[in-house]
Amino acid sequence: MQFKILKTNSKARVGEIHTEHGIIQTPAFVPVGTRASVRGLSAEDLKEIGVEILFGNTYHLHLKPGEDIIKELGGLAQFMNWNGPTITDSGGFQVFSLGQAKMKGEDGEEDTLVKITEDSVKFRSHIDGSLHEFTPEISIQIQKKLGADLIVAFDECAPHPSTEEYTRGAMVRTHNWLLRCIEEFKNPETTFFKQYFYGVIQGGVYESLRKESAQFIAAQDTDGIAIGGVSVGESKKEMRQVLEWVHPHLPDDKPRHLLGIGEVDDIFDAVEMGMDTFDCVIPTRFGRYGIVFVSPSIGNVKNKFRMDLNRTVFASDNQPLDPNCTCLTCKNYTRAYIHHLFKVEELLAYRLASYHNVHFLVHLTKKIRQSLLDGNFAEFKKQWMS
RNA sequence: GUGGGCGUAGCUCAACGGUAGAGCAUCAGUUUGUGGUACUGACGGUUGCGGGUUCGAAUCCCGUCGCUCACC
Repeated sequence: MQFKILKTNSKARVGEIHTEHGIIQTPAFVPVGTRASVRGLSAEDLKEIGVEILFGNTYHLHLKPGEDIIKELGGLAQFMNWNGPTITDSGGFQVFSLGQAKMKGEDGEEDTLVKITEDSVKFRSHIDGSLHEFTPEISIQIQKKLGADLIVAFDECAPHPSTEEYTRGAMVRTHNWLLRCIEEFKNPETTFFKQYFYGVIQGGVYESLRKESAQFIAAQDTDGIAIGGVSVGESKKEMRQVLEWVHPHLPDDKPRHLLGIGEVDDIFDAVEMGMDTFDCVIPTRFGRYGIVFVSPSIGNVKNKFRMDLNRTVFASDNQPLDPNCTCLTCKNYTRAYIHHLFKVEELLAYRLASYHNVHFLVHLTKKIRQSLLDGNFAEFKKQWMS
């Protein structure tokens, strides 16, 4: 893989990831489009915003529309008229996510949707309850057909909290599965697109496990490295701790993806701790809930840079969502109008708020990147985080 | 005009003799590799008004005001 580091600042890096569909300037925020759609936004919107890479999900796309259709139609990027770089998750997180969910089985007893063994994961579709099985090989085969530029190893994300014993088991499975993923990734018979492969570090909140996992993953022949098992309910302090434990073992020349992050403070810290890309559902999920991100001086650490548009105080507020923002929503619409749209549950509410939120995090990350290039990251961070 | 029904939290209603509850709304939180949200708190009523019966009335009785329906 072509990964170029243009500049470093302590642990932080500015770089470029070159893919078949284009170049990603890192650090980069990766909006999540689980089902080949960043909810509420079109590919044209995303281009206009300045998004450089999208995140899709193997589990969801496998269920609908199915990887064969997407392969026939030219792969994920072409299918959704995005035509830019994409990354797919392995389905590993859904194993975690569905593992928390309950469904009534044939015997009427409540059961989890997931059964994990050393060889595979069996699970029921959340859509129709049908049985499915993922092995590391199947996950990679599906991802090869989906055709994202970057694909991710099938891992097990242990819930939080989990005992050290269980977390170790999940980590060992993740390691064993990685070797199988690599074999399948290299299999020319199942290769259709030019892709790059990321291994996933697990180990929960345990220092020795994180170290062991980081060393194991770093030693394998992968193009990039992802850090998983974060943003699953652990504290922010623990999440940062994990990055510190893992960092010394990461090879400098591979891009690093932090899975499931983040919020504003998380993005600053993730970049500072040497992460290159990070995906998160927050801008679109919050966009649907009526929570929009705001920059200083309205936004601050205390309010988490969030503004809840559902509040009545905005009913006649004639200002844009964020006075400092240059996005389409902020240039054209008022808080009062979007507040109203949320109150009457108009679809446009979700769209306008999601547009702003994606723009906000993408451009925050771009500004962080520029501050690293300009050598004033510390001052920029202080402007936001003080 | 005659007869009936109804007036309980901002709204829609519950409790029908033992000193009032819910949903929605409001306010404050939560949501990090997406099951189009949900969840957790808080605030909020001298039960239209006046009188009576009763140990005790939102509840029964009388009057009054307001709304509503039917009939003439």
